[in-house]
Amino acid sequence: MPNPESDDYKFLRIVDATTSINQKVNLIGVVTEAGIPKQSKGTDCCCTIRIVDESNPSSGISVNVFAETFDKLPNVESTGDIIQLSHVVMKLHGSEVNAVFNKRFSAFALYEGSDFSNFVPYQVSSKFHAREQDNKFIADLRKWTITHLPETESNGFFQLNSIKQGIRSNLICKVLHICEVTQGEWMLFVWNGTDAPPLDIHSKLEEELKNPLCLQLEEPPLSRDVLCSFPTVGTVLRLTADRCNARLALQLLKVGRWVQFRNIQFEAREGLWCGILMHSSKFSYLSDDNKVVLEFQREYKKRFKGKWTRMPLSSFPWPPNLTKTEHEHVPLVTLMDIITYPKVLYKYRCVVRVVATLPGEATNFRGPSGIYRLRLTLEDATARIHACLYDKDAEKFFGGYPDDDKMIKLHKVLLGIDENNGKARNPPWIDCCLKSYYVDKSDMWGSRRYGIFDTKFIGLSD
DNA sequence: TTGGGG
Repeated sequence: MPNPESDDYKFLRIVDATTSINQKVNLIGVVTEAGIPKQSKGTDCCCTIRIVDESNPSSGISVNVFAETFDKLPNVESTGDIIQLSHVVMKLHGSEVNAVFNKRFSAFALYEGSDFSNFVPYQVSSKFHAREQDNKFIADLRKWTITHLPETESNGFFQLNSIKQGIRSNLICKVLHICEVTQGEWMLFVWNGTDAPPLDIHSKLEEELKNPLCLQLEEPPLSRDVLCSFPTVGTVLRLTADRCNARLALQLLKVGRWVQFRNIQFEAREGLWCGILMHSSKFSYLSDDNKVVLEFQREYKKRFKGKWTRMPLSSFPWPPNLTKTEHEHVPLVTLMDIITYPKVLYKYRCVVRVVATLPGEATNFRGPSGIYRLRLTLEDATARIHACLYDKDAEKFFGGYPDDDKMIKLHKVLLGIDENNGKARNPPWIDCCLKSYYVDKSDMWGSRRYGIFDTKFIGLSD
């Protein structure tokens, strides 16, 4: 029986714990963030979580937890939840003090942060023993949390529009999907309703046949079923952990939850945005009624208010007048709308960029018989697709059969090729009509293709 | 033991 008078009963305030180096202490605190669970260099799994209390409400201390398996690590449901830690050892690391959870003698229990009537922990470690007296501390901490838990940092740039290459930043997003891309390496698909900005394209057009610009970063591509579960507006950002090590337990993240990531590196891969989880990246789950989460959802809903609101945010207010379609009354859709449209055969209008052509040389757009046959790689903020531009549709697009000089010029404008800017191109947004169709009646979805039609290029002044 | 960081 624990004796209420003994030291074993006491919880130390975090400030007091930081002066108890190398001592075993009991702590109770509010979880503000967690590191991604990892395999340790030894035989264990580990994760670091940060906790605060009334005595240290801003920085708090980090707790390093070790366990034999991932599911024995504390799996914090939401930022603001309460963790009770027994027999953790305070360790000095540089000038910082951490608490170390040792699986041989430490114990933890996790409680919901906001349900004031619930004193049953939702996760406990094997050595945890519940005590009647703990409830008072949990209740007090909950009361304190209402007024003192730091707000979600809304001043950081969480909008995808402001991400920059090579810069680390924070991101608030919803986890849509997680999949294993190569053995032990997981990819996260996240979204917050905003568009990532368009990137320069560096692929070599003359190598488009042998080494085509990819349509997505994951291999194999996601199934149609998974794609159909994604929102069709706003960028679905791919996040990987390949920079730190492939053993990160990314698959433990909860699909469907809003998360705040800290210290994510953003990079361009194949002209597509990729978020990279670093060793020092942290995350915390946000509740669905979190202020910032609700703000993202409000902003997202606004994107559907008008007829043209599915246009990429970065082409605002209107794409440059390079093309003209014969269906200007038709509302715009995104490429994800097209990919996930429930019918194989349909017609659409969208605003896209031409990021590659096959053939890569404008002088080869027509086959030996003189008929146009091109494949364009199109992208918007939501996806990339291949679209054909054949025969009569191409004749309409190019305004007949321009000579080589004119076609080369046209190609450069269409792909945003700037001779002065080395190999990179920055394709402009164009307005175009697309149709979806099939080439094999026995496998209509499997052989679904896209083609440009009823669109005319008018971007050359002469 | 491990980790905490780049």
